[in-house]
Amino acid sequence: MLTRKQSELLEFLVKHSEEHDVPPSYDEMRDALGLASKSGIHRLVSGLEERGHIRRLANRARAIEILRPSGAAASLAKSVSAAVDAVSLPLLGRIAAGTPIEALSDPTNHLEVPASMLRSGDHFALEIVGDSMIEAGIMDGDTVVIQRANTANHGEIVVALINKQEATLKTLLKEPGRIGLEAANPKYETRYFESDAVEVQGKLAGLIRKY
Amino acid sequence: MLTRKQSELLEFLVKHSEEHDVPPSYDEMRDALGLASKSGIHRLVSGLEERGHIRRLANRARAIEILRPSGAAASLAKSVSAAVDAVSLPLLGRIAAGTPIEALSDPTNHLEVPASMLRSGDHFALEIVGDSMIEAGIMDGDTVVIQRANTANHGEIVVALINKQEATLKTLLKEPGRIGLEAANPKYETRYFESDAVEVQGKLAGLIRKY
DNA sequence: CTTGTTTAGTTCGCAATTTGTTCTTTTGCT
DNA sequence: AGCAAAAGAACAAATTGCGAACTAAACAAG
Repeated sequence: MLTRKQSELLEFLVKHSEEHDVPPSYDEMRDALGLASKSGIHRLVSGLEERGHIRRLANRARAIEILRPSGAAASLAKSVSAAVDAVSLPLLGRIAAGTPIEALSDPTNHLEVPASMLRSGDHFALEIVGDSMIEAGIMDGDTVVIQRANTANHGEIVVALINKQEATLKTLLKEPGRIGLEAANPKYETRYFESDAVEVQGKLAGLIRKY
Repeated sequence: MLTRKQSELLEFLVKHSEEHDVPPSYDEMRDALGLASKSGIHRLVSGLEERGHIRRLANRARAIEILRPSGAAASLAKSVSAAVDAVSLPLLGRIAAGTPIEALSDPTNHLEVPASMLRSGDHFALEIVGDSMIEAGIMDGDTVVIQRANTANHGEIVVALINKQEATLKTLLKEPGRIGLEAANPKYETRYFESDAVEVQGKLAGLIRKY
């Protein structure tokens, strides 16, 4: 799946991420692979990104995230983080219709969720307050697992931030020129906003309820 | 994924949140990083926010929440909460109103559930078919975690075996001389049986849904 | 309730440095 | 020669640092 050079670079990235806090710069990668120019690094990094092994923020310094180590590098990374099949997610707060996320008093609050519930990328958990999504089977007191995301498709249930202050869990309706947020409860009307006013913070990935 | 300075600041934020209750002010961050102006802090904080490591309320004092520690900070936080015990429960089959539990073809089917969802004793998991408990927020396709039990109290949601052949998930109604099984859906009527005819197999302990 | 003060966060301009990107040229190989 | 990989150079952009002025929120006093 990878060329020799790409594999070499990926291995270095994994090693580096274990030894240092920050990803290496192109120059450091160049030195590590014994090259004299970083233009080659640029192509290798692009290749790794294309093949889905890393994720990158364009035009940002040291903004490389390893998604999928492979080969020799994989066994190394596994031993660090894969012993368990459950992940501990931060429980960021409560979310309800009409109010911002209320931070929990205890910042160390965590929730264990089965790894199979997670998708790619970053996740967090929120506790549901209120009945605005009751017809979607999301009840007061439930805990939802959210995949952090900046965008979502029409019809997905998302955590949306309205006018940078009000956060709600709603079904996203993408319409020409505007965005709708639809509750799953006839008591609440669908609200529409200008596209700019609605920021997607994440998509609903799972739900956990304890009786 | 972070630059050196960003990583340095994040590490300080994590350390600070462990030692104090409140997040640091910009001036405290400035001192911690040995800077002379706090405008730099503002940019670093923005960077951390952009990269999804913290969440922030604009124009609020000390309103920084750590979402995702990383690097050295991460290993610190991980060690606190990573002895995550998840338990693998057997997924025995599907359960629906009106039909016996249908054994799944794959007997090795298992589901990872967070240990916090379990009570004492033996547990197993079932997949829900149908809409008979929809008003209790239990939807078609959900997976429920059942605590094995022979008895249950009035009002609890149980897996009940009727006349030794039909298994359903219903709310248990204990009445003098008879037992009622009530669905959470107006479409279905509550059914009553002689006490002997209903065997409790377990109580609802949790619910897991994947989107 | 309004006013003023304090505290904390935000924005702007400037400069030095680091880093990423793009392009052309060179090298090594068949 | 023809091709691919590497080197090199030039450029654009991000990062970092500093200081000053500004805005917003919290608080106390009148």
